[in-house]
Amino acid sequence: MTKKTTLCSKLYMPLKDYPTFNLEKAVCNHGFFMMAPNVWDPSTKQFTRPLRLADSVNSVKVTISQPHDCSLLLIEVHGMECISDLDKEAIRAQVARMMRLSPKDEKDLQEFQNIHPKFKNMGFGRIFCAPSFFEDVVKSMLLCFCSWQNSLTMAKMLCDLQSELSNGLEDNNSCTQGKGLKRKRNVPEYFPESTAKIQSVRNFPSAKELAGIDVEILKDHCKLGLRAKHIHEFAKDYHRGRYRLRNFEKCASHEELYQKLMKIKGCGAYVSNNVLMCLGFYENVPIDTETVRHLQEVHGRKECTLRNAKAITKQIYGSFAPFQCLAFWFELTRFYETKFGRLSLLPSSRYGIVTGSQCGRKNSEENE
DNA sequence: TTGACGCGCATAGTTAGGAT
DNA sequence: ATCCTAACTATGCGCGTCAA
Repeated sequence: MTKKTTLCSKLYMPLKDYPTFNLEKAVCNHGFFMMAPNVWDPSTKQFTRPLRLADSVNSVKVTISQPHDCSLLLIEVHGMECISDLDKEAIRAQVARMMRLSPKDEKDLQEFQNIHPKFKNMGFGRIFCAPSFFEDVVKSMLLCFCSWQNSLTMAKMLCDLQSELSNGLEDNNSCTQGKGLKRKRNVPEYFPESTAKIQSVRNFPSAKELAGIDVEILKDHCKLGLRAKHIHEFAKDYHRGRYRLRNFEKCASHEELYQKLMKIKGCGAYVSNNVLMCLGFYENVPIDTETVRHLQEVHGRKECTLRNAKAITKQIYGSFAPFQCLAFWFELTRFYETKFGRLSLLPSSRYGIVTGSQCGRKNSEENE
């Protein structure tokens, strides 16, 4: 039994093509790293979360660390004694996506850091994102209509739901509450020898998993409110293959991509621009009340509102083109860190407080 | 005085439809 | 084609009421 819990395989990712890569900086620069199922350990500087295997059905928990010589990333895959080459490839691809380890990302990083020495000195330029396009879109949708704390809670509940789905909801009366959960348990069809030993882990749900359940369950179980309908529709379309990333990447420009994203229900300007940032297109700054607050507070643009924020961001960040978004995010991250300390050292219990609006509220109270 | 409760308002981003 | 605005809906907060 003890042998089962200590099962662990090790993978390595060479970093010779990414000489300035720093795991702590690559992860702790965007609120998404605080969202379940991501776990950052400030004491060990290790990042842990489940990733999908090549079958896209089963998940394994992995812990990523960067040994002191910095020349590679160590990926520890828990609960697996041996891993097929396809699974290794799938895991590495997801890690590369999250950490921005691609020739295109590296080229962007260097161009961005050449704009101003401060970006290079701070090691800033890689925006952490999800291991899949689907998770990026859904998490961006979770940012709407609610507080940051609520977004964190919804992500956590989606992961709880995924855990129950992977354990077979049809057997779980506590969560069905008579609502007729009909989802069939996924039966692994690939690599039976490698998946046989996989223990259930609590991952972010896949499009297939969300498409297979009733929207009301999604709404009630995860407290998604009106987002449930949009996320469910997106999951169904995604599962049908409507949003294959290859199709998106064929777009000639970020503007074309933006128009495609805007056609997704529940995906407005803010969500679309946030997703574009995750996809490595940095020209449009996502504008929400937090952006407005930042422009008012940090840039002294008191006249800034949601209506004129787009024009103001063009004035302020235009000179950073095509990396306006990175420049904005750099400022925002620094603002948070002056308020709350280094994000990479923040205990997870305090993640919910990381918003500028709460700073503003606190400051205004202090000023009164 | 305190706590529970309910109501109304403000807030948030997206959507849809009308105006320019 | 673009801009503007009301409606939508979940959530949080403030306030008033009532009972203990």
